[in-house]
Parts: sequence; structure tokens; C-alpha cells
Amino acid sequence: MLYETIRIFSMSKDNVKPTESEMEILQILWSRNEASVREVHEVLARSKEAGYTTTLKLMQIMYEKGLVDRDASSKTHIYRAKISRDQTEKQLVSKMISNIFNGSASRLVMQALGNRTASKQELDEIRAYLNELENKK
Amino acid sequence: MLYETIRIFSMSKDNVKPTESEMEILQILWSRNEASVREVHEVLARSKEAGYTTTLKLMQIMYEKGLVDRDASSKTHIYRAKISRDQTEKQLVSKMISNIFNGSASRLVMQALGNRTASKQELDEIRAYLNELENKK
DNA sequence: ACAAATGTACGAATGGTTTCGTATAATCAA
DNA sequence: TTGATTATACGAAACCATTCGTACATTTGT
Repeated sequence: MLYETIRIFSMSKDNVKPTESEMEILQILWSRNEASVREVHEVLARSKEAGYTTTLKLMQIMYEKGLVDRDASSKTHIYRAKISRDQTEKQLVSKMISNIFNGSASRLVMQALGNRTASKQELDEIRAYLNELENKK
Repeated sequence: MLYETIRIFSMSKDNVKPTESEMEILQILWSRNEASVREVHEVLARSKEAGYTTTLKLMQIMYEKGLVDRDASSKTHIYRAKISRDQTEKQLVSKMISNIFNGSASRLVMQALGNRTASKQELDEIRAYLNELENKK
């Protein structure tokens, strides 16, 4: 008998973990939907020292990795994030919960809140969210 | 006039960011307070492939970095974490909030909860914690 | 038309983490 | 006592992310 594994869609990028620099770039792409290397670079340059070709190279690598898509039809390539913000956040948080907090989401939540001064509004939002969660069950 | 910066205590390790492998080892040290390389290695080996000398080397480097202390009075050195679990967690969470969640703790909290199924008990714990936080103001 | 500006491609250096082999010292057990 | 076992020390390789210089192509302004 012959067994075969078939992946209908392109290999899912679910286990790809963007590096820190890649995350910085993804943040920018997510916030403005699409951008050229120059645009990304200019945003980055506001908060850190970096050469233009460094940013370019990073984005090229991200393209090879499948983290971003690009339109290369004109001289200036236009990039878009290929992985979703929500998915990526979920993954990172999930990783942190299992690696650092022994699988306890609430321990993470408490660290997150205990630390910084969350405003009353924020606390209320969270409460509302908790209720919502509970009702869904 | 002469100015001089004096650090009364040993240079604080507040900005040290342990690597992933280092975090794995720290978890073990935190959970059992102290351990030999062998002990740490045996725990690690349960969940991943790794040579003994690899673990040894990592722990030696952690010692050089000041992440751990060790008692070298007998042949088998005994290691202890030198940085606190709480501090380290705070730092990592804090970093995640600012890098990934644009400084919004509540966005992290919601990701953390939305993802996995937190039990009713967990949700209640968090609610209690929220109230506590609010009263302290 | 053509020089300047702007863009991509790409190789290579750098710096850090992780892995492992080997040397050597200390301890243990027969 | 001496061979086997269990340690540490340490150098070097492998790997990966990041940075940058340089070559070359395209576009733009005069």
C-alpha cells in the first residue's frame, strides 16, 4: 500500500518565528498595509540607527522566508505582510505562556497587569472581555 | 571639577536578556532552587536532544554573564539562579508589550486569554486581581 | 542625452548562540 | 592501587541574524 502526504495549500507558515528586526518591519507593514523599502526604512530610522541597505536586505530575506509579499512590477518594490498580525501575536503569546509561564495564561496576565499602571479604562475593558469569554461557554 | 559615576552595588543585571536556552535552564534552577549540571541536563534531556557538554558550556557561560551563581567547593558544582524569576518575567512581558502590543497591556491580556481556554477559575482569579489593582489606587 | 539620484542584488564581515570533541582532573569501586 | 566513571575547562565549528560595501539597473531632472 502506498501512503502519501498531500498539502493542499502552500506549506503553512505557522511555525515561522520572525526575528526581532523582522518584527519591527512587520509592525510597520501591518500599520500601513503596504510600503516600499524606503518608507519602511524612514520609519525605522526615526527610532534607530540603520543603513538603508540593511533594511533592504532584511526585507529581501523576509521575502525569501515568505513573511512578506512584494509587487516588483515597478522599480520600487512594494511590500506587504504575508502573515497576519493576529496570528503572529497569538503565536508569540502562546509561546511565551508555555515557555515562561508553565502554560498558565493567567500568570502571564497578572504579570502584564501587575507591572505597569493600567488605566481604569483598560481594566474595565478587560473585565468586559472576561465576561464576554465566560458567556460564550 | 571632577565628576564620577559610582555604582554602589554590583552592576545591576536589569537589562540582561537571557537567550532561549538560558531561559530553559533558568526555569529548572528556579523550580528546584539549586542543581548540578547533571541534574539540569537530565531535565532538559526529557524534552529535547542535547549533549551533556552542551548544557555544561551553557551554564558556564551563564556564570560568566552573571545569570547564575555556583558553589565550586566540591567536584560537582552546584548552580543557582542569580536573577529573580519575577524580575525576569516582568522584563520579558514588558518588552513584549512595548515591542509587539504598542505599549498596551490590555491588548496583550486579551491575546493571552482569547487564544487558549482559560478555566472559569482562572477567569475569576483574574477578576479578583483586577479589583485588587483598582482598590490600591 | 546624460549626470545624479534612487533603486535592487548580492557577497562578505561581524557578532552572538549553540553544539560538540577532546584534554584533563577528581572520585569511586573492585 | 588502578581502571572506570563522572566532572570541568576550553577551543573550535556550525549556525543564524544583522550590517554594510559595492556593483549594477532604472528613473528623473536639466
